[in-house]
Amino acid sequence: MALSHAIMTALLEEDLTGYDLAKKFDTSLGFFWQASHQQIYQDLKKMLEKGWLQANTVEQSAKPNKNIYALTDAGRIELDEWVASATKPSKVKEDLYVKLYNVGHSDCSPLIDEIKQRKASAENQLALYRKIRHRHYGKPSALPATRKGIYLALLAGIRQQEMFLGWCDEALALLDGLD
Amino acid sequence: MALSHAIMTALLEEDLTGYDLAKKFDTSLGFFWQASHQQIYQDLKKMLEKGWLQANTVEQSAKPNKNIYALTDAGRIELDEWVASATKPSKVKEDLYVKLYNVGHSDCSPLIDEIKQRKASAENQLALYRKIRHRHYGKPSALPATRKGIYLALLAGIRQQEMFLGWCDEALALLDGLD
DNA sequence: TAGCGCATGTAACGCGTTACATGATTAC
DNA sequence: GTAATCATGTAACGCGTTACATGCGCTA
Repeated sequence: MALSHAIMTALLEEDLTGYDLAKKFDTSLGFFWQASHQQIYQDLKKMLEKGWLQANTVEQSAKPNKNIYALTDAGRIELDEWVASATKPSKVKEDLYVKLYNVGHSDCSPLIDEIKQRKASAENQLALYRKIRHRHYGKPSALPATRKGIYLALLAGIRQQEMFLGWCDEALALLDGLD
Repeated sequence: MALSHAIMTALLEEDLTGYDLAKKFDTSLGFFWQASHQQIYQDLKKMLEKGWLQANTVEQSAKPNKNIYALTDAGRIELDEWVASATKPSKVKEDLYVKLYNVGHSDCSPLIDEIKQRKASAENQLALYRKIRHRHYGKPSALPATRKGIYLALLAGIRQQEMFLGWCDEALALLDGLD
């Protein structure tokens, strides 16, 4: 299960609650691995049982108590082993490309609209990534080791979006006036 | 469930058995949507119940009987509706980028090796895509409508691999001598 | 004679999504 | 007064993976 490892990765820098983790999976780390809070809470439970994490409970009045999770030594070892092990590239599941196989059999104007929509959201995502790069990752070669990896993940996100935008334009040009 | 729709897409051009479908999901359509034979047989059963497909049984001696599946009118309608409906981009789940967040906390030489491996398989995949383009999709604008969509899917695959190869080189350059 | 291709399936399990549930505080 | 934020969970269901199972014909 790789979600566990993504959670442990998030706990490398700081201890967090389930709630904080869910937020983190909505932003930074979440650009590359998505998870809902329901999934996270379930997984945290399992990881406690396995001894990969420990929980410190903070009593709060007027709010549910917080459980702040931290990596244990066993968790660190498990995480290191995962990083060192080769994992398979994830399976591709992209509806949009499957839909393209229907061009010529179905009306394709809704498909053109969908490409336009995806293009617009790719533009937003790209703008966000570029902003982050600009703010935090000015000179890549001068970054400390702990930031270089994160920079490279960000760069992959940027390139991905740029590539997709280029493809969208080409697709729209070829499909234009086809329906 | 989008697997059903991917299967119906595969049946647009020709009627196929479960076995044939499984093979198709290992190649062409399978570049963009992967599925195992177990999944496919389960799904075919459900689709029959829904009336999206019909099965013609071909008796064979010395081999199990074949069930050849064909789209019904109800299936065509369902497929068209799916193509016309906007679906969410699929969730990103990419271990490699999560692992990058561990650079500086873990030994990163296995990670460098993994990037090299992925680079090699991206090169193979790219070579395959280019071969297909060269053989079957010479002049995109001259293609019949039914081939244009498939060409665009192929093009997305090509760009994806090219982009990834560029990223690998940049990543390897930045990580070189870091461990 | 061992392994691959053809052709079909079942069963168990784990991962992921959706819906449901609580309840106080703060900001508009 | 309405919605968002904080903070935690349960339950049902569906999708996906892995392992297991059968059995003939062909080729190396």
